[in-house]
Amino acid sequence: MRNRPTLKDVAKLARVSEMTASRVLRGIGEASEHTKERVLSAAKTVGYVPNRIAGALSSRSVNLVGVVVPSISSFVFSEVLTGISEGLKPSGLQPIFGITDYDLDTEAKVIQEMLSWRPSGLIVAGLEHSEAGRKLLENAGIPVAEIMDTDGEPVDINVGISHHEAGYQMAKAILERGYRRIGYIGTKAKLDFRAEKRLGGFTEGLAEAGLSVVASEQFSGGSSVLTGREMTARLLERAPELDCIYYSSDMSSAGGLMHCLVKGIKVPDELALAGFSGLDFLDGLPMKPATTNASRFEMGKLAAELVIAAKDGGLAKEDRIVRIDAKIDIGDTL
Amino acid sequence: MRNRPTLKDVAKLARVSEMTASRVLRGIGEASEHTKERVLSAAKTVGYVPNRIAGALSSRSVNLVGVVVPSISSFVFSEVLTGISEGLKPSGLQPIFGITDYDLDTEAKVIQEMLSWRPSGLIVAGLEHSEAGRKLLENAGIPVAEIMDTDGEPVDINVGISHHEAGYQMAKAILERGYRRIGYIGTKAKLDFRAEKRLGGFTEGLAEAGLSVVASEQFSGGSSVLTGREMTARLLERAPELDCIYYSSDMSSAGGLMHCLVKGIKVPDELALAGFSGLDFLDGLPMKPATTNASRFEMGKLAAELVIAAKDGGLAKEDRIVRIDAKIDIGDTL
DNA sequence: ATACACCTTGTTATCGTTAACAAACAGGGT
DNA sequence: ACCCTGTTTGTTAACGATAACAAGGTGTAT
Repeated sequence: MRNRPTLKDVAKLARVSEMTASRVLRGIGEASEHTKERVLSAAKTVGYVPNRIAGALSSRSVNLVGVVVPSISSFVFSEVLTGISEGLKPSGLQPIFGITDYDLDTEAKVIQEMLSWRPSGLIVAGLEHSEAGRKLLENAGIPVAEIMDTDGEPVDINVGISHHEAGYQMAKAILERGYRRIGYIGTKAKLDFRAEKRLGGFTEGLAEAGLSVVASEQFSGGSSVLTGREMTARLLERAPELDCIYYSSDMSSAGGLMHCLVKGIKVPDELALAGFSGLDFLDGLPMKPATTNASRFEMGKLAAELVIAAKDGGLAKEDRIVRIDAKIDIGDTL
Repeated sequence: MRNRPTLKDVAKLARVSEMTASRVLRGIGEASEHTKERVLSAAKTVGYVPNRIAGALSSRSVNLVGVVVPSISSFVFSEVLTGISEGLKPSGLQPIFGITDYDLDTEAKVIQEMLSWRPSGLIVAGLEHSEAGRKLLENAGIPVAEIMDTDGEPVDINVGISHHEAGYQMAKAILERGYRRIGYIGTKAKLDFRAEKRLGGFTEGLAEAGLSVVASEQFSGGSSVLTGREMTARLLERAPELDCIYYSSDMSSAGGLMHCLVKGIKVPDELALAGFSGLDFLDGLPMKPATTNASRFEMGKLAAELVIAAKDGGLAKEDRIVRIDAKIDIGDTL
C-alpha cells in the first residue's frame, strides 16, 4: 500500500514549515495570501488528505460522537439516528454508530470500543446496562446521553419518554372507548426493556379498572408486519372473544390490521388495534392504526444538542433530564 | 474533563514497562502469569481504556471500514448495512457509517472525512461520484468497494445488480402477462441513479414490444407507502385506462396496493402492480406485490468479505466484480 | 562450570499532527 | 535611523501507543 502524502510533503512542496501548512489547511490563524495559495495548491497536487488520527492525538480532541443502539434495521432506530445526525450537523461533530444486537454484554463491548476512540460524547439507547457498561459510562469523562426511555436512573443526560406511562395511557384510552376483552402481542424475551415497561404500564392501567390482559402471544426476533399478522391470527384463534389487541410495535399492529382486512374483520367495531411508535408508514395504510407517537427524530436531535451543550460546558444539571410527552394518536382503529 | 488513565499509569501501578503492559493487554507475545495478572488487575483498578488513536498512529493500522450510503432511514440501506456488519464480524473490523443525503458533493466530503481516519477499507453505494469523489476513491490506497449497482465503471471492487437489467426483466415479465397500458411512478430528481437506470431498462423492454410508458408520476423526497398511495390515486385519475403500474420502490408499490384495497380496485385483474427491492415487509401485506429481489443483505455481506480479502492481498482482479442476479418475484399482483 | 537457547522484559525511536512559545519581518510614528 | 506594534512564520515538544531491536534471566545439555 503506497504511503499517503503527509503534511511534511505538502510543506516541502510549498516551501513553508509544517506548522504554517497545518494552519492554512485548517483555516486558523493568519497567513499571507501568497503562502495560502501555495499551500493549498501543494495540498491539491499531492492529493493530501489530513490524518485525523495524528491530529486527534496531538490536539486531544476528536470530532466524533459515539451512538450505541440495539439495531439498525428497524425504523425506530434509523429515525433516531437521522435525528442525531441532524442535531450534530451545526457543530461539525460526526456520529459513529455501534450496534448491540439487544445484548448487554455486546453493548459494554461496543461502548468500550467507542470510548477507545476518545469521542467528544456518547449517546446510548436505553437505561439498562451491564454493570461493566454502566461503569464505563460513569467514568467516560465525556457527556453521555441515554435516550428513548426515562423510566430509570440515568448516568448523565437523559432524553426520552416514559414507556410505562405510554402503556398506561394507552390502557386508559382503550378502556375509555369501552373495550373490555383485551389481548397483547409483543416480543418474547426480556430483550426489549421498553416494550416490557409499556406492558407493565398497560397492565397497571387495566388493573385499575379491575381488568387484565385476557390472552397474549409472544414472538422472538424483530417485529415485522408478517409476524404481527401471524400472531394476530393465532391469538384470535385461541381467544376469539377479544375486542381489542395492544401490540408492542406499529409494525405488528399493521400486521394485525392486514389480518383483519383479509379476514373481513371490521376494525374497530369487531376488533380494535393499537400499537406503539408513531411510524410514518402507518399513514399510508387503509386505516391508521392507533399508536403512541414516540417523537424519535426530535428525541435524537435533542439528545445531540444536549451533548454538544454539555461538552461546551453549558448545560446545567437540571436541564440534563428531558422527559418528552408521548402523545397518543387514536387513528381509525380504536 | 479529567484525564483518562494511560498505559503509563497501568505500567507504573503494575511495576512493569509500558511495553510489557501493552503486550499483556493486547494478548500478544508471552508474559509470565505473574505479570499478566498484575497488569490486568492494574488496568482494571485504574479503569484503563486503550487509546486507539495513539495505537493506530503507532501501528499504522486501523480496524475500521468506512461505509458511505445516501440515507440510513430507508430499509434498503439499513439491510445493506446489516449485511456489511455481519460480513465484517469475523475480521474484527468495525464499520463506520457516513450519510450523503443523495448529494454527490456531500458524498465527496464524507469520503474525505472517512479517509482522514485511515480506515482499512471503504464501501460506497453506487458508481456515480463527483469528480473529486472519484479521485479520492482512486487514490485511497485501500480496498474500495462500490455496491448496489453494476451498470458502470467501478474504481476497484464492485458488488451489485444491474438495475438496467432489473427494469428490463420486469418489463418483459409484465408484457408476458398481457399488460399493455403501463404507467410508472417514481422519484423525481436525478438523485436516484439506480431508479433512473431501472426506468431506462424498463422503457427499453417496453420499446422492444413497440410500447412505452403511457403515463407517469414523479415525486420528490423519499418513497413511502403514503406517497405511493397518493401518486397512484393521482395517476389513475389522469390515466384511468392503465392496466399496470411499475413503481421505483416497494414502499410505493405497497402504497399502490393500499389505494386499490381502499378503492376496491381488483388486483391484478383491473390493475397490476410491480415494485423493486424485495423488502421483507411485503410478506405481511394482504397480497404480495411483485418485485425484484435485490439481495441487499447478501450484497453487503459479500462486499465486506471482498474488502477483507483485498486488504489481505488475496483478491484477484477477476474476482473483484460480482454481478448478483436479481430475481423477479411475481407475487400476487401481476 | 560453560555455553547455548529460549523465554520474558526493557529501551529507543517513531507514527503525523498540533499547542505553545519564539523569532523574524513589515510598517508607522518619532 | 530607531523603537514599537502587530502580523506572519518557524521551532520544539508533546500526544499515547507500538515495532524493532536489545538485554536480562532461566534452564538444560555438554
